[in-house]
Amino acid sequence: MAERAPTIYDVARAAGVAASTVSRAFARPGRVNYATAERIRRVAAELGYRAHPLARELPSGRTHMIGLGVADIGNPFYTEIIRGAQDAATEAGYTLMLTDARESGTREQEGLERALPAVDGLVLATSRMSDSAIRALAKQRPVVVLNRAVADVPSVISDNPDGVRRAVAHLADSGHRDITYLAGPEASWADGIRWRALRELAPGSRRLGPYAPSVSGGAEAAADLARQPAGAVLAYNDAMAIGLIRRLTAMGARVPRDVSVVSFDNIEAAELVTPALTTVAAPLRAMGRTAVTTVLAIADGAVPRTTGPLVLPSRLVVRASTAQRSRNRTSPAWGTTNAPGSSRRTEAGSR
Amino acid sequence: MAERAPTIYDVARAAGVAASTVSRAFARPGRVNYATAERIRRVAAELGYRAHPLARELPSGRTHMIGLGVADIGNPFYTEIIRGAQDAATEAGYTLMLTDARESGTREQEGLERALPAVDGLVLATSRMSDSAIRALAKQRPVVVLNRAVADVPSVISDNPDGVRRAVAHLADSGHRDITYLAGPEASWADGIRWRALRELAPGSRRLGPYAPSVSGGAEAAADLARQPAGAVLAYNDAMAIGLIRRLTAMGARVPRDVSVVSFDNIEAAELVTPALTTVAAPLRAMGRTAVTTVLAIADGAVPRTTGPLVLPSRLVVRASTAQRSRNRTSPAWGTTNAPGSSRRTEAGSR
DNA sequence: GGCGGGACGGCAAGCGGTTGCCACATGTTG
DNA sequence: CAACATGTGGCAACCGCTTGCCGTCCCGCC
Repeated sequence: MAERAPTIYDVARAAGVAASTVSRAFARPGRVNYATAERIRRVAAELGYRAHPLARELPSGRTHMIGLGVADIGNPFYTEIIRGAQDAATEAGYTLMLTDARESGTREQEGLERALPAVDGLVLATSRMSDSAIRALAKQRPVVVLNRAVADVPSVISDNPDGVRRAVAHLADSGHRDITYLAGPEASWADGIRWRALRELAPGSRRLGPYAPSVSGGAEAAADLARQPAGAVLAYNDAMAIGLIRRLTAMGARVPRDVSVVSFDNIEAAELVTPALTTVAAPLRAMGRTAVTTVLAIADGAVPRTTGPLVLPSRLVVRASTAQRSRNRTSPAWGTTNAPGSSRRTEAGSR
Repeated sequence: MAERAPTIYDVARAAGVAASTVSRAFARPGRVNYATAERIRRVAAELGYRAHPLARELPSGRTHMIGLGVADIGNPFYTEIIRGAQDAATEAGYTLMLTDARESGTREQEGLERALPAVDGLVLATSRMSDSAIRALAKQRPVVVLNRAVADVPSVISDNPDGVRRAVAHLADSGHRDITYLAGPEASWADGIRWRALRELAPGSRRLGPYAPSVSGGAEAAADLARQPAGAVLAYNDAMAIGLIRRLTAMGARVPRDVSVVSFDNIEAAELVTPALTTVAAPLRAMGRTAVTTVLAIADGAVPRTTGPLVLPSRLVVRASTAQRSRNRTSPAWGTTNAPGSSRRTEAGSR
């Protein structure tokens, strides 16, 4: 294994030039006579020379890596963000370094601090860390937060209030006025924003939770919902909506006939479950990409915009989990009985 | 930003010792007088000193990073592998560097070659690269392949033949003898193994495909299947099974009453769709973990076992996509009509 | 009292690149 | 023909940390 890779010195000796010339032949085209450079390149190729990235980066201090912290790799919400971020990083000649927090604030902080000195910048996607902890990181390296606004730290978010507005409008079209919000993690910035927007747009709304932002969290919510039935639910994310609907269905409620459900994120499974979810889709890919380009720009000396977060538009994907409000909502059949409900065929979602 | 981080020299000056002493105070406890070390640690903490990882690694030649190449981060199949790998890496004090190939062999090779000089070892999960290309990589760095056997390269795989055996046995229990295999990517090693195992265990089996290992690939397969109906299907992976079932249902077939479907991987969505999938589950987490520990062992000088791949057991998770063979299979109602079929309630899966 | 040896700290040589500065050769200009 | 600009290559000093080797000091023992 690893015969010790050839270095510029090996190449230099073989080509009969100085090491610095070899270095320049690669790093500074034009600085070196074309014929010489060509010869060096040939010799280097023969020797199978590749610049040692660590060594290259030591003098410049730049590692050409940017860190991306996510709360949970398994959460499909992040996959598009990761893709977008990776695209942008690759295009800029950077490598992405993923840090998985596994939904734990301390693990997140630990992992990030470990990665910090090795990266030129950091993108924090849905961080569970405190604002001040994030600011502390931002003092050491360029940081961009995603899906969250932190004072004095540049951030990229989707238009949550607008998403809520679309959801509310869609539900209102179907006759739903009072909406029950199923809250996600308290540490989630998006959670707060969404609830605030909802309360403003639909003052009759109420809030349940918080629940874990997962299928089981949604199932838990179903139990609470049974005690205080509702015709329309806005769930913190798709996973919760899925859990909610499953449990509700098991309890005998029919979705969407008895309860309309709208959630957030538009993960892949949203289209696969029955009924397919009506959900607010954030421009995940674009957000990941934007976050990385922003971090890179700051690392290159750009002055971060201080005029608040960069807001990208979201859209509502209407599928089968929402429907016209049923007439007789006075005494819901579910929550008391246990009869199996019917389910509804999946319909194709938008794009 | 980044006031230039303090170095050992800064710490050394502040503590009134030589830089080498600072270095040893951290790296070689005991080598330095306890009181001195304590003082150095205190001063370092005050200054906010953190060892620059690049600089630390240059002399030793070890980067303390290990690369993990996956075909597609978005594929839920990899998330458990990633978790297992990350666990093992973190425990050993290593950082994981993910490389996403996006299902493209050339992109994979490119990304891997870029990462290669920066890592101490490489884990290739379901690589689409050729055996010889992998062997070439393995000559430069410790490499372990996952879900695939490559001669002369250590590998970790799940027991595919045993998985197929369990699937076949389960289907046989329900009266299914002839099984249609829905093939995945031709470059997939697992695909070949599975088909071979199936043909051996159930000689009456037939093979359709190859299809893309995705929901849409499964939908495509449904069209072919309609032309040559079958009572039992073994699909290359869960995503294909989901696509297959959706399209089949849309065409009027009832799953599992008309067609039983078994697939591979047991991704999260397998439990969420309707009907929930009966699927062969590989010990993904353990595989990721094992692959990393193996790579690390080799990097530490262990001699890789040459007696073939490390095989981890798989198991069958029985859910709702399989059922007793229906009696009158002579003229299937589906494939010709277009009537909507009924769907079936989801049932809890085993774990 | 002399001496061997262990504990501890410092010196300096790398690790593999990058880069400022200089030297030299050649070409250009007045 | 001198003065000077330009092109091209080499020298050597880093970047921040590790580590082999050496010197000093102190202790214990004969």
